[in-house]
Amino acid sequence: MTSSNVKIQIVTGDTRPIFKQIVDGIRMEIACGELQVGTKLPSVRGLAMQLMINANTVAKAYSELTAQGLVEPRQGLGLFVSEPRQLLSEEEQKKRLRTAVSGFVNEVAYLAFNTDHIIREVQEALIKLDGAPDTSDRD
Amino acid sequence: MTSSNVKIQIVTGDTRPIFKQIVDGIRMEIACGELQVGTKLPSVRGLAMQLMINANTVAKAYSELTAQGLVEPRQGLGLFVSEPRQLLSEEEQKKRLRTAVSGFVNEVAYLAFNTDHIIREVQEALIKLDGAPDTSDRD
Amino acid sequence: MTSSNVKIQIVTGDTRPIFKQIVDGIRMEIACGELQVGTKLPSVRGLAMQLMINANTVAKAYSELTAQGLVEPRQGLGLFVSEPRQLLSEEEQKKRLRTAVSGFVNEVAYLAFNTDHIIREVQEALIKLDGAPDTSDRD
Amino acid sequence: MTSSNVKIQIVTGDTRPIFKQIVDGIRMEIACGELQVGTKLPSVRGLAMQLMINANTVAKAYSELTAQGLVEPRQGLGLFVSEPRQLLSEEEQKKRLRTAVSGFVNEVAYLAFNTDHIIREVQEALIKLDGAPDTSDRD
DNA sequence: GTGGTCTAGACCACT
DNA sequence: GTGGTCTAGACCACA
Repeated sequence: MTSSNVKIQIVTGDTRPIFKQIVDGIRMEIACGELQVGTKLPSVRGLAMQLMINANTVAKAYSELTAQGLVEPRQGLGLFVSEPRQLLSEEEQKKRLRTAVSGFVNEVAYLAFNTDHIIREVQEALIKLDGAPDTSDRD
Repeated sequence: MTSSNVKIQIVTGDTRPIFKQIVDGIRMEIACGELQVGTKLPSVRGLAMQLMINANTVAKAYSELTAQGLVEPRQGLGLFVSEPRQLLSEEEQKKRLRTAVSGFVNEVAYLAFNTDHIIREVQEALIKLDGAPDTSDRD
Repeated sequence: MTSSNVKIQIVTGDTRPIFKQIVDGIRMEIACGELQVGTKLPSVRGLAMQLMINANTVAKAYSELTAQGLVEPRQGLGLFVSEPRQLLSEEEQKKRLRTAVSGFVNEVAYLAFNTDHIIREVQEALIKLDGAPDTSDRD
Repeated sequence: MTSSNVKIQIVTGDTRPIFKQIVDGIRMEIACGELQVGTKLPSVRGLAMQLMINANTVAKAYSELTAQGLVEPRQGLGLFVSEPRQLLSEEEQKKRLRTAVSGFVNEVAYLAFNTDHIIREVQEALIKLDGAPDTSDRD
C-alpha cells in the first residue's frame, strides 16, 4: 500500500463540521508523528468512501491542510505530508493564541473547577502532544 | 434604577457568536456576584440598544439563560437572576472540561509556542477572572 | 445601498479559475483603495447573481479572502474589508516571492524582450498599485 | 553520444506542472545555445528515467515542443532541434508579456515587499538567465 | 437576510 | 489514477 492509512472517526454529534474534524484529525496525526514527512495521504475519493461522506467534503479538508502548509500536492500523484514550516507571522500567532485562550477560558470559567485543576488538564493534554516527537521539553 | 446594568462588551473578532458572548458575559457577572440573586436584567430592547445589536440576538441570549436556569421570568416584569443551583452533574462538567481542553489544544498545537508559554497565558487569563470574586469552588 | 459594488468581470478565456478571478479582483480593489476598510462586500448570492455564476463559487472565493485575512465575517451580517495585517511570516513571504519571480521569469524569458523592457513593464505595473494609497515611494 | 544531454531539474514545489517545466527548460537551453540546431533530444523513455518521472509526461512535453515548432520529428530517429523561427507575432508577444506581468504583480502585491525589492529580485533572476548566452535580442 | 456546510454529480488537467 | 473546479440544490446557525 502506497498511501498511509489514517485513523479518523467522524462523530456526527461533534460541534465541529466534518471537514474540520478531518483537518484536526490529520493535523494531530502529523503532530504525533504517526504521519511522517513525505507520506502520502489517502486519496480524496478513497477517504470519502472510507468515512462514508461526500468526496467534496474531503477535498475541502485537504485544501485547508494545503493552505496551512501541512501537506503539499504533487500533481496527478496526490497529497504528501510536507516539511514542517511556520507559515504565520509572529504577530498573527500571538493574536491566535490570545483568541484561543480567551475562548477557552470563557468556556470553562463557569464550571466548578479551580484554576489549578484546569491548568493541570491543559498541561497534560499539551505534553501528550509534545511527548511523541523528540522535543525534550519537560516541566 | 429598577434593572441593574450589565458590563458586557461585544467583540466582533471573537469566534463566539454575539448571543453566546452575552450569555457568557451575564453568566460571568452572576458568578462573580456582580449580579445578585433577584436582580432584574435589562430589557431586551434596552440591552440591544446599549450594545448596538439586533434585539432578536438579545432575546436569543435571554432565552438561553432562562433554559439554563440562571434567570427566571416573572410575568410582565422581566427576567430576574434566580437562586443558584448546580444544573450540571459532576460527570457532565468533567466531560465539558475535557472537550474544551482538547479543542483548545487542537487550536494552539500548530502554533510555534512551547507548553510553558501557553500554560502561562491560560493561567493569567484564569486568574484575571478569579481575582474579583470570593472563589469558594473546590474540585 | 449598504454594500459596496464590486467591478469584477469574469473572463471565460482566462486561465485562472473563476473563484481565483474573484479573489484577485477584490484583492486588487482593496489594494487600490476602491474598497475601504470596513466596507461590506456584496452578498454571496448577490454577487453570484450579478456574475451569473454559482453561489458556491463566490463562497469559495470569499472563504479564500477570509483565510488571507483581507476580509472578516460578521455573523449574519456579511463580510467586511478588514484592517490590513501581515498574516505570513517573513520566511514564508520570501519563499512566495522567490516562487513568483521564478515562475514569471520562466514565462517571459523566451519572449524577444530584453531585460530592461521587462523590468520597465513590471515597474509600471507595481507603481500603478502603490500609487493609489499614500505611499510616497517614487523612483 | 548520439543525443545531447539536457540539464533540467524538476521542482515539485513549482506551481508549473512537470510537463511545463520540461518544455520551459528545453526551450531555455535552445535559447541559450546549449542545444544547437540539429541536435537530437534524449528519448522519451531516457529522459523519463533520468528525471524519474512518468514517460507519458515527457511525451506530452515533447508533443508540446513539436507543436510550437521548436523541435522536429524525423521518422524513426527521434526529435531534433529545428531551425529557429519566430512563431509569435509581435502583438502576441506583447500580449503575453502583459499577461505575465499582471499575473506576477497580482501574486506579489499582497506581500510586504516594496517595489524596489521586487524589481531587484526580478532583475537578478533575468540576468542570471541572460548571462550565459549571446543576447542578441532587442526590442 | 447573512455566510457556512454538505451532498450529488459532472468535467478538467496532470501523471 | 490523482486533485481541482464548477454547478445545483438543500439545510443550518446567526442577526
